Amino acid sequence: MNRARTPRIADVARRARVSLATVSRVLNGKSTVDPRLAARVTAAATELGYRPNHVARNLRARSSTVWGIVVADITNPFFTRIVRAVQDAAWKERRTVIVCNTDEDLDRERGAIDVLVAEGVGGVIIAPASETATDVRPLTDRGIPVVAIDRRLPTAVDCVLVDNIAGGRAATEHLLASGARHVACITGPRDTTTARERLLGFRQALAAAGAERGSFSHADYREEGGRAALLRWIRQDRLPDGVFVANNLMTLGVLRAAYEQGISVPGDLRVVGFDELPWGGGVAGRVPVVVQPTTAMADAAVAMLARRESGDRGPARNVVLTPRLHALDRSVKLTVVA
Amino acid sequence: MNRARTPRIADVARRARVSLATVSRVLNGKSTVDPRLAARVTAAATELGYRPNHVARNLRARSSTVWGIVVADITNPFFTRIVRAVQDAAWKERRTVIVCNTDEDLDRERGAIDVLVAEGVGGVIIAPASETATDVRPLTDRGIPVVAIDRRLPTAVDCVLVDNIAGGRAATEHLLASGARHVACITGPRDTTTARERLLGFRQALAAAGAERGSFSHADYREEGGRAALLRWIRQDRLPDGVFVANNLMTLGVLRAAYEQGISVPGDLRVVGFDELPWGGGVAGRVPVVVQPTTAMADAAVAMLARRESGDRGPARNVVLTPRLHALDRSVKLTVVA
DNA sequence: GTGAAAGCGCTAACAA
DNA sequence: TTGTTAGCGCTTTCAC
Repeated sequence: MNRARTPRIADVARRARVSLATVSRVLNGKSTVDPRLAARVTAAATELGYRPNHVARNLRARSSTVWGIVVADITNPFFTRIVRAVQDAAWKERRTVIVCNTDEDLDRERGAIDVLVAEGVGGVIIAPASETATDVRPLTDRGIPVVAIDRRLPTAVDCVLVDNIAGGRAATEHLLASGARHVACITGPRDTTTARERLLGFRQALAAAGAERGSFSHADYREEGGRAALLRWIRQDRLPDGVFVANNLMTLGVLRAAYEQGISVPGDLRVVGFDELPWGGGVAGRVPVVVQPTTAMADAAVAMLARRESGDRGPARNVVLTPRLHALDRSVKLTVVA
Repeated sequence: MNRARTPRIADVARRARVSLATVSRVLNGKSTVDPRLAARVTAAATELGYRPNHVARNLRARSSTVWGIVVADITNPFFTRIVRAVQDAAWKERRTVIVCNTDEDLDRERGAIDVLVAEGVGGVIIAPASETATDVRPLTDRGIPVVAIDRRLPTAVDCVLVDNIAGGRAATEHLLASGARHVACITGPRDTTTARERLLGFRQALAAAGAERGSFSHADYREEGGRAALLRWIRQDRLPDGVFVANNLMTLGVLRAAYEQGISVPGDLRVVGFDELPWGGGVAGRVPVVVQPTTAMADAAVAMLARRESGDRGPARNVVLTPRLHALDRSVKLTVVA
C-alpha cells in the first residue's frame, strides 16, 4: 500500500517552515500559537491534503476517538435502533463506533471485548449477554470506561436501564382496560432480570385491579418460544382473551400462532407486546406495544461514557428510563385466506 | 487510564528470557522459533495476561485487521442484514468492522470515509450514497481496497451487485401468473440504477407475456412514496389489480394505503415487493417479495476485500448475484376493523 | 511561543 | 534460529 505518498506532519511542518511540534499544536488547538504561524500551518495542511493518522495519535496519546458497542444481535430491531442512536450521538461527539455482535454467546462476547481492548477503544457500550457471566474487567482493568445498556452487570459500572416493571404494568393495564378478562403473560427466561421484572409488572397490575391471578409462561425471547407458549394454552383449552408478550420476537410468534389457529387479533385475543415491532407505524402496527426509549437510552449511555472519558471517577450510576405504551387509534384484523 | 500496568511485549520477553523479536515472532507465528523458546513465550504471555496492542501493531506494520463498512441507514433491514452478514464473515477472518451510517448524505459519507482513512482501516465495504458523486479516492489513493455493494461507483473498484432486471422480471411474472391483468410498477428515483433496472425488468416481463404496457410511477424509495403512488392511482380511478413495488419501505407504504382504503390484499390488489420485509417469515410475510441474497453478497464482498488485501492488483471485478422470488404457500388477508 | 528530542508498543531489517 | 536496532506518525515534556 502506497502510504508513503500520504503527507505526514513532517511534510506540513517543512512546507510551513515550522517545527513538528507547532504543527501538532495548531492541528489540535491545544496550546496557543502565533496566529501567523498557525495560518501558515493550516494553509500548508490543506495544500498538501494532510489527513491525521489516528493510529499514531492513539499510540502516543493513549486515547482513542473510537468507541465499541457490543450487542447480542444487530438484526434485532431493538438493538439496531440502539446501535443507530449510539452512532448518531457518537458522531456528534466526533467519534466512531466499532460494532460487535455476540449472538448472545459468551465466547464471542469475550472475543469482542478482547478485540476492543486490543484496538484501544476509548470506551465501550455493552448490552451484556449475561448479567452474571459477562466479564468486562479486561476493559475496566485498563481504565476503559464501560456503560451497560438494557441489562445490568455484576461489576460496578454505569448502567442505562428501562423500568421493566412499569412497562409490564402499563401493558397489562392496557389489556384490562380494553376489556380482557382472562389475561396471561409470556415472559422471557427465568434467569434474565428483564423477564422477571416484566412479569412482576404484569402481576402488580392484576393485583391492583383486583383481577384473578393470570397464567404465565417462561419462554426464550425468540419467535418460536412465543408461538409455542400460545399453542400450548390452546391445546390445554386455556386460551386467554388477552396476553402480554414480553419482547418483540415472541410477540411475532404469538401473532403467527394466532393466525395459524384462526384466532382473530384483537377480536378473540388482545395482544400487547414489549419492544417495538419493526417499522412500528406500518403494517405491523396493529399491536400495541410498550416501546423502549432507545434514543434516550443511547444518549444517556453516550453522555455517561463521555463523562467518564473526561475523567469522572465517581461511583457507578444507574439511569432508569420509563418505557411508554404505544397504543393505536385503529387496529387491523388479520385472517387466513388461502 | 492506568495502562502502565498492562503487560507489553517487553514484559513477556523478560519473563521468558528471550528478546522482543522472538516474542513477536511467536505471537505472530510468522517465522520459525525453537519450540522450547516458543513454549516459554506462550507460557509467559498467558501468565502475564498479555494482550496485543493492535494500535502499535498497525502503526508499525501499516496494516489493520479493522475493516470499515459504510451504509446509508443501518435501520433499513436490507442494510442491517448486509452489516450483520459482513460482520459474521469478517469475524471468521478474525477482523473487526467499524460501521458508519451516512443517512444517504454525501457530507456524512465523506466524513465517514475520512475517519476510516484516519483510523487506517485495512479495507472498506461501501453501499454508496450516490453512483456518481460518492468519492472513494481518499481510500483508493492510499491503497486501501474498496468494495462497492448494492450500487456501482464511478471509480473502478470491485462491485457486488444484484441482477435487478431479473428481479423485476421475476416479480412481474409472478403477478401475471397469479392472475393479475392490469399490473403496475412503483419504482425508485429516476437517477438510481436499481430503480431503472427493476422497472426495466417489469417491462421486459410484460413484453414477454404480450401483456399491455403497465403503468408505472417513480417514487423515493420511502414508505410515504409508495403510499402516495398507490393513492394517486386510486384517485385517478386507475387502480391496478397487481403492483410490483421496487423496495421494502415503499411496499409497506403500498400496503398501508391499501388498508386505509379498504382494498384487500391480495384479493383486490396483488402486491409483490422487492427486498425482504423485516422478519420475513413472520406476520409481515403475506406479501411475496424478491429477496436479495444478503449473505452471499456479504460473503462475496468480504472475499474480494480479503483477496485485495493479500495483494491482488488485478482489474476491478463485478460480482452479480441473482435475487430470488420468495412466494408464499399461504397468504393472509388484512382488513380494517376499528 | 517555539523547537528538539524522547518515546507510545510493536514489527522487520539486518547482524550475529 | 535468535537478538539488536531502527523506526511507524504522532504528542508532549523540557529547554530555550
